Amino acid sequence: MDLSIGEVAQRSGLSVHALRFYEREGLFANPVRRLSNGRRIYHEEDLEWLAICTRLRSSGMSLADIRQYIQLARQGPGNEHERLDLLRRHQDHVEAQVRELQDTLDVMRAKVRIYEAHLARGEADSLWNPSHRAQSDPQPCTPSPPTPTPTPTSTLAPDAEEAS
Amino acid sequence: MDLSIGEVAQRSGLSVHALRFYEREGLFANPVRRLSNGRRIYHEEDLEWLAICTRLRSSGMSLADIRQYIQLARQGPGNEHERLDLLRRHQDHVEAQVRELQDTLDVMRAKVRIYEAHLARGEADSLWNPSHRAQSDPQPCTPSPPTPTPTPTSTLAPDAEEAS
DNA sequence: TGTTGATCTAGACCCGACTCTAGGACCTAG
DNA sequence: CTAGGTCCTAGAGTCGGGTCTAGATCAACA
Repeated sequence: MDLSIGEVAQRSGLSVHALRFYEREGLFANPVRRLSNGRRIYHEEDLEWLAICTRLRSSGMSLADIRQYIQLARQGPGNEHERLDLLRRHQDHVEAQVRELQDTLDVMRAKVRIYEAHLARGEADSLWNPSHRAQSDPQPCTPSPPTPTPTPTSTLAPDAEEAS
Repeated sequence: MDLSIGEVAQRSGLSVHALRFYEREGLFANPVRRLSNGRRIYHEEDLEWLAICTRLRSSGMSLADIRQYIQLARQGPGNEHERLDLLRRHQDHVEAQVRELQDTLDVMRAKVRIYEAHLARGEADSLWNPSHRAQSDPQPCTPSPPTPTPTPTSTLAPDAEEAS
């Protein structure tokens, strides 16, 4: 039932270095015990906590905030309000992140569609394949059109979304 | 129509330092021009590109990848496939991120619910308010129950989701 | 005519989160 | 008995992404 640091590293996906580092940083739920020879011993519960921990990390919680949470938890009952606040703050944070990512995805999908449409036509199309970089040399992107005609998008930046 | 670095900083939300840094790193769509006295001048299109740029950053694209993208774009037409690939790779990346964040949110919402239920009852409840840290001193979390009865969750870690 | 205030350059510094190194201990197998 | 593998500590190094400093230039204002 006892796990060595190597086993924990394997099963958690963290490096042994990172595990020692996390311990130094006070990120373990319960203080890591040692064998008489000084070697660390871990248990299943540590793995479970590490799993949450890495979830929190990968959702952008800083080690400092994780430490704070775990310190509250270590103090035992009585501070559940604080823990809840911490969790909720991070939850809001993650929700905001998701919303922003969704927005970004919308933008990127639009851009990808433009490129795709362009390439689909482009191979047989005079407009874009002229192997030498053509007309608008110094600004391959951007709205301000070199020719003031409503050109069919320049497929880079904050550009026209209207063409097909 | 010309913008100073200070104005751009204000309007983009980036610091003047960051703007100069971005320029050094080759992240501008078109090379930043200078006034005769050496001061940088920017234009609306730079702001628009910076807006995309910060979107890409905040969705986790590295400055290196942004540089690569903008370098392709600067080369003019002919490499749309590469740009599209870059975009699509990042898109996949962001979609994966969103999925992971959603999972994390599920976990966190569950946890928050547990805390809430706990606190709602807790104030009048014998189980949790005993101001001194009670029974399970060194492990305030985790499943392995101090008492082997199916206790009503310990509100921290990868713990029972079943209680109400 | 100073004194702000914005800008410039080069380069040092910082922070978070690891990652790695050196030097040593210990265990087990051959 | 020694070679290999895992572990230990303290502390240095790395990397990304900025941030800040010093010292200089310039423009505008009172």
